[in-house]
Amino acid sequence: MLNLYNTLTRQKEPFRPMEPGKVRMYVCGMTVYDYCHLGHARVLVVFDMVYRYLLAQGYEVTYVRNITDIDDKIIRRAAENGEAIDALTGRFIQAMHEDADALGVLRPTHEPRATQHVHDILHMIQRLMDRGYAYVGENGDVYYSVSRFDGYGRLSGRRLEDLRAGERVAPDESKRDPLDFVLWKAAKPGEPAWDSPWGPGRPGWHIECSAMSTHYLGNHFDLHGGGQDLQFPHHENEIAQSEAATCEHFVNYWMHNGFVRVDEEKMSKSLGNFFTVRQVLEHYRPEEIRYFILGSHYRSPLNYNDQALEAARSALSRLYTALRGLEPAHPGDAGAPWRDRFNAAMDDDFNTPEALSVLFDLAREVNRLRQTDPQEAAPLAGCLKALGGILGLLQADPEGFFQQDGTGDAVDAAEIEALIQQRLEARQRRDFTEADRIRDDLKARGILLEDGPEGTTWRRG
RNA sequence: GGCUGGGUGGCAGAGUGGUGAUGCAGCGGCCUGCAAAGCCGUGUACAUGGGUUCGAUUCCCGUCCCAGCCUCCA
Repeated sequence: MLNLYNTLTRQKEPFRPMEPGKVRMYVCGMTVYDYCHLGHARVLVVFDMVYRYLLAQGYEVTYVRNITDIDDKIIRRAAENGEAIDALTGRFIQAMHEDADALGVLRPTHEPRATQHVHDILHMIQRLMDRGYAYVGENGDVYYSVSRFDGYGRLSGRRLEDLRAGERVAPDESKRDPLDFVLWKAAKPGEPAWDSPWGPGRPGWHIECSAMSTHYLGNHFDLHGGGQDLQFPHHENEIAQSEAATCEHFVNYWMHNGFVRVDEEKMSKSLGNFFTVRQVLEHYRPEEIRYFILGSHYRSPLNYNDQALEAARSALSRLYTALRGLEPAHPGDAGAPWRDRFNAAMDDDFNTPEALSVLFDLAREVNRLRQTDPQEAAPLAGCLKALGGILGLLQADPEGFFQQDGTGDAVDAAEIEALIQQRLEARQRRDFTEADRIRDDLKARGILLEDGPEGTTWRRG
């Protein structure tokens, strides 16, 4: 049985979906005005892992991950670029899809965009107005009145008075309470706008997630995820909006993934210490990034540096090495002990590091058996590949993985094969000086030769 | 200032009230023409001071240190 840490209760709880066999989950996606950085990659990969595991457990999952395609930063960036807003967002949505695809992230069931749901947003704001939770400020913006909502602060463990005492709450004349947040932003001249009962404007950020999650998943659903920094205020505000508008409990389980760090510091745009996915992909294979992300527990901080990515590369190489030269067979019962351990680890709040350690134990067993009994090794290799697949790993052809050009500096495969042949001939006439020269030359070019029982194989190292 | 998390062996990173993580690196051995890969073996690790306990890295309290949220942020 799956247990997961629920931010709402600050403890691990057994996961019981509202409808047996079906899970409805919503994850806050990105605001598309720039390329994905590793922080975004972590959200994508972590919740993809959750999605895959739920699917593997036999659940029918409706997975919604939104795209914020209208907000201040987008408007500003478009203006800076002299680019139309939809051109800008279209460009970065495509880039995000490319990055997500590269990282092996499955497409969610629905990927709604805020601009396509303005109708739902207006409808929800109207309900909040009707129920007295919203008001129009002096500047024409529509605000949510935080003090009207009893449970405000529950998710993030704060009390209103503590928040008001915080030194960083900026007073705003048009708000009744500095903690109130905007539902509808009145348009300034030249800004994109939609008509509304409160004048032309655009949605505030928080309301879109309430409106879209409700639209696709109903008023009350199972699982809501996102980065830790969304816990407050974004998710707190979502709860306030949705529960005030629908009079129903909003979400049963809240999950938040930890940050990616650089030099023990949060990776963020404002600090300028971020690495985009495509920057990292210039030096590392996508699967190495995915392994790097899953090598830490999703709630822990994840420190980014080259050594960490190198370590991911080594670890992944070991797993693929175990798969090498074997035709993965249907595991049957042979893999049961490892499958059980794997599932136990995943059931414990998605403990991917522990689950990976099971994969290494399994890889050792495969390596041990392949020498003595390849018949038995094949089903275990099948198990290894299948369990890896639940994490979105190990699905490539092993030789392809070792030989693919992950790090630039292409050496022609045909040339390598020719040199291997030359070396083989040298070895046959016991000219080891020549044989070693060929091997050393290739090594200098990043190609490692390995003599096995079935001949010489090569890989990029 | 308020509120959250966390400090594990050379590094990364799980976990546990009393033998095992796992990966990388190291050391010894097997295999190999030599390597590589693989296999076998190999580590007085749990910030610090108290307390609870037959026994604590694991529970409780204090201290120090780190990160995060309280403003846009994944």
